[in-house]
This record gives sequence, C-alpha cells and structure tokens, in this order.
Amino acid sequence: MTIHWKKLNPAQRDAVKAVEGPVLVVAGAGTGKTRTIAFRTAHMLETGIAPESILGITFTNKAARSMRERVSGLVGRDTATRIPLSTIHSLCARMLREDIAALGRDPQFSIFDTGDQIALIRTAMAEHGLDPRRNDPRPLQFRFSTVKNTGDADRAFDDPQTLAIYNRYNALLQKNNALDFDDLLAFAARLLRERPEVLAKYQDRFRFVMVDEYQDINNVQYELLFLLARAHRNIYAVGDEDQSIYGWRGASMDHIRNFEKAFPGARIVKLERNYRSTQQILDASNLLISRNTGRRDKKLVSALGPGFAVRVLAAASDRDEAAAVIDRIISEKHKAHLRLSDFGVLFRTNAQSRIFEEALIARGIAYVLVGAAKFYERKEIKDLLAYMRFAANAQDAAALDRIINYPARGIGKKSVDAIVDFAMAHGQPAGFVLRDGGLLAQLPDRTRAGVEFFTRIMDEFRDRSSRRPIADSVRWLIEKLDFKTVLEKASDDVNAARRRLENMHELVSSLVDYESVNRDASLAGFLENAALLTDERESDDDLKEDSVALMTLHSAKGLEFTVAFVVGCEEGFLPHDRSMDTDEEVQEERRLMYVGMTRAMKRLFISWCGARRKFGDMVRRKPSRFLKEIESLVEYDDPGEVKDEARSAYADIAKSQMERFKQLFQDK
DNA sequence: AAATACTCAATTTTT
DNA sequence: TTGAGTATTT
Repeated sequence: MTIHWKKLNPAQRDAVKAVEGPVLVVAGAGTGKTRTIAFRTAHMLETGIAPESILGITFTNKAARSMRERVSGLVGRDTATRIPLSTIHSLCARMLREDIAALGRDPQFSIFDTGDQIALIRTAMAEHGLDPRRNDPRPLQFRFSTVKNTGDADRAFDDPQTLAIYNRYNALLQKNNALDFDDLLAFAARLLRERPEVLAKYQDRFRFVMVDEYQDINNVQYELLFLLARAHRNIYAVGDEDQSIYGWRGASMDHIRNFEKAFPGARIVKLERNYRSTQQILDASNLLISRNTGRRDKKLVSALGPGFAVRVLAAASDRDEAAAVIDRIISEKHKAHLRLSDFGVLFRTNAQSRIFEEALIARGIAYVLVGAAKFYERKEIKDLLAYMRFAANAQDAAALDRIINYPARGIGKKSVDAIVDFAMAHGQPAGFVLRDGGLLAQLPDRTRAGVEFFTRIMDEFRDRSSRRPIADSVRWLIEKLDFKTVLEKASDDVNAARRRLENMHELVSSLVDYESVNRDASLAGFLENAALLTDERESDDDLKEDSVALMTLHSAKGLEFTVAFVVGCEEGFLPHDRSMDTDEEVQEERRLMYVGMTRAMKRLFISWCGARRKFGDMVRRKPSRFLKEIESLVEYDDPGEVKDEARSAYADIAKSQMERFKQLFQDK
C-alpha cells in the first residue's frame, strides 16, 4: 500500500505528514477532513506505527464508523479493525471495565441513559421534600450533567437542597451499580488523575492520540485527553470553531482556542480549500461567520467555481413557506435532473418539521425525518434491554422498575413501593430481596404470584444468557412473555404492533451480529454497546426509497446536499427566542446558521415567512438578523420563475412578500 | 389495572 | 396545537 499524495492538496499533505508532537488541524466545512485523517492514519501505519497504538476519538458512533471505513479503504479491513477507534464514551467505558476496581467500584456497572437518570432524580427529589410532579426533574438532570462535565458541585449549587439532591442522586446511582453518561467521562478522568500506574498503562498503550471535532470537547474530556497525551505529546486535534454548536451542552471552545497554550510548540494546519460548495454559497457563509468575534481568521475557497447565488424565499405564512420550498424542490429536480435525496430541508426546531411533512404528504413526495425515533430509544427496545440489564446487574433497580410489572402481572405501584421500602430497610438492592420470604409474606396473593413468576422467568433467562448464543435466550424471552400478544393489545393499530415486534427482533439480530464478531461475547458486553449506541439504525425502507431529508440544523452537521434549504430564517428561530440573551448565545446561533448554509453543494435557499402558527395562534414574524448580515450577497426569489410548477397564489404572495421583506429591513 | 380526562409547557440533544 | 405526564374514573 502506498499513499497517493497527489490526491491531497498542499495543506492536506502537511496535515497528513504531521505525525509527531501536538498538531491542530483547523478543518473548515467541506475541506476533506475525513480524507485527511484517513490518509494520515494510513501514512502512520506505513511508517511502521502499530495500529493498536493510534487512539482515534470521535463524538458519534457514525463518525467512528465512517472513519474506520475510510481507513479500511486505504489499508484494508484487517489492519483497520485493529485501530482503537471509538467514541470517547465507549473508550471510557472500556477503560472503566478494565480498571474501575482501582476506584473501589464494581466493573459490572450498568450505564444509565437520560430516562433512567430522570427516574433516579425523581426519587432523590421526593426524598428531599420536593414533589417531582410539581417540579420538573429535567432542568435538574440538565444541571447535574453540566456540573459533571465542568466539575465542582459544591460551588455550582447555590442552594443546599439542590446539592443534597445531587448527592443523593449519585448515591442512588452507586446503589444501582450504575454510571450515567457523564460519569463515564468523569470516572475515567478521575481514574487517570488519581492512579498514576493506570495512567502510565494507557499512555503507553496509546502512543498517538487523535481527536475529531475538537471544538466540541468539554472540560472533562479535555482533562482526559491532556492526561493521555501529556507524556508523549502526540496529540492530533481536528476541528472547526465555526461549527461549534454544542456549547449549550457543556462543550467549550476554550480548548481549541488555547491549543497552543496547552501544548506549546504546537503546529497549526489550516484546511480552507472547500470541495463541497460553490463559491457564492461560501461567500455568503464566510460573510455571515465573519461577524463572530474571537475566531481564528479563515476563509473557505471553493474548488468548484462560482455557481449560483444564495436565494431567499419569502412567504406570507408558514404553509406558504412549505409550499414554496416544495415547489422549488420539484422545479430544481426537473431542471437539474436530481433525485429527491439530493434535497435537504433544515430547520431550527423539531416542531417545524410537521408543516413540511404535511405538505410533502399532500403532494405525494417521499421524505425521511432524520434523527427522529432513535432505535434504542423506542419503548419496546428499552423494555427488552431492561430485562437484559437486570439479568446482567441485579442491582439495576431502574431496569427492575421498568419490567417488574411489564408485561402486566398484577404488581401495582403500591407493591413496587413495598419492595423498594423493604430493600431499603434491609440495606439491600431491590433486585436481591425479590425472593425474600419476609417480603413475599407481606404481599397480597395475586402480587406474590406475579413476583414469583417474574423471579422464575428472570432466573431462567439469566441462566440461558450465560450460554451462547445469547440471542437464543432473548428470543426465548420474547416468546415466553408473549410480546406478540402484549404489543397487539397495547397498540390500536396492527401495523404498529407488528413494527414493534419487528424492532424487538431487530435487536435480536444485532445481538447475533455482535456475537458473530466478538469471540468473548457476553450479555454485559452487548449491553454496553447498546447503551452507547444511541444512533438511529436506518431502517431498510429508509434506504430503499429516494426521499427528501428533513432534519434540524444540529443533525445536519457533517452532511451535505446538492440543494439545501435553511427554513424558518426568522427572529425567534435563528437566533432562537431562548438563545438571544447574550452575545455568546447569538454567536452560537450564527454558527448554527453557518453550519446549515455550508451543507449546500450547488444551490442554497433560505426561506422565512411573515406569519406562522405558534402554539395554536398566528404570530407575526420578522426576517432573521442573519439574513440582514448577508443581504449584500443574496438574491430574492423571482416568483415568475417557479410559476409553471407553483400554484399561482404562491406567485402573488411571494411578490408582495418580497416588497415587505425589503420594507422590514428598511424599518430597522 | 386500564381507560379517560385534565393540565401544563413547548430549542438544539454527539453519548 | 400537540404531547407528555398526571389525576380521576371505571
């Protein structure tokens, strides 16, 4: 295998050759980031570096997958699979399974997702005299997460009650022998910080550290990476501050901005040649983002020629906006011989999708809602996983709570409380008291029968799961609990029931896959995968059909469309009403718009409307300040052009809107 | 325990 | 307007 250096531009070549020492690659949108990382990896392997020593960190499973695929294409699958390339969460999970005992915790821990966290926080709230029905636990969940990602709970919580709930929440996690997503990082960081021998082991194992999306790391992730790289200083960070859109989740741009300070002598390589979009799209995007302060100066230059100007569609109402966008999709599709999958409609909030969906359905155009209904978040999957979790970790009370009476077997809320109280009183995890004679004696007959049935099922399931194939034991469970009937009863439509059952079997299939690639497959191992795999698994029908993609601006990051629409470009959406109090927030909103704009390859449309229905009633809307900022580089839609395909009503409205649009800007 | 009625809140969501 | 979650009824 040899590197084809000619396939790289000079900046990319520099980035590929930079192997030793700290390197920051500033990779603008569409500048061939993945290609560069893949080539660099191949280059390293060619110089004799062991694949096992190159740690590759991404934030999403999807990114990890695509990275591995690209490297596979260059160095072959056998070598590529040996590279430890994973999300930072799964890296931490693996380190903790190996070494968490050094911190006095059980390596068999469960991983709690947001739903499990909420349940525990509810309990903790109730115990501290805060009624979870009157007080929404979600803001607390959010705050706790932020605290774990930035550190120091004592300072973060002003009132003692919140601090007490936070401490209780963590105690409950420990009782469940569980870690939440943030704990995975926090415990891993603590492990490396407090156990020098463990740190030395990983520093030695991972001689080269490579991090994607460096602009999105938080403080804990930074500490982790810093510790790993401290000794050898081989850290390769790739990112683009202009695409940092997760500040609200604790990501901090300080790290990418202070890279040279953290790693003195660092090399900076800028990738500015863009292979995705035409120049006029980039000009408008560059102009918009140049309004942000404190950024490293960067200007994307297209390798594809000038192309078309960015076009603004102004509509009278939200329905008209949807109609105008769809008219454009139809006319561009014919004009440029495109497929539906060449089009992407990008919006700020999920609620905006509905009106586009309705309009698309009405006109018989296929679409996919990207990011919706994540596979592992579906109820039937979580239920099934809860059985597996409880089998793997009998302390996992959150899982128990989910399944002890599902399918219904006569165990009511009262009885569940009794079980929990009993467990508390005896200082034992709930799962362990289920077969206690003293407890069973207090339960009514029907309930006792239910509990005994549940215990029997769990025993047999656990026993079967300890042998391979594990998939068979899950199939057995689905049969034994008769989920087919249960699901049919629970859903009003037969198709929904069928789909849910199919999803359960889909989970079994992924278990089969897992067992076929992992020699030492275990229930716990599979669960770890599942807990960290919150990606949607695209279903077969999504892949088959040619369809327009609908998604939020956040989920559009990393994607590209021949023709992209950034819709709802109004004050209130961009920037969002809830994110315009501080300049920091507005700048992040601007980056969000920038991410949306740079998704477009050949044509970019930006739309807005003068009135839209919100929470039931019509409200007036004004065009976004961001539109104003790029006004000099956009053209307004000429309704005449789409007349053939469009309803004539649209043409009239658009004409009047165009006038109004200009007026609105003059008002300012 | 399940079905139905009411109340309240509504940004984004890599794991 | 829609939905999630809770309270009330059957």
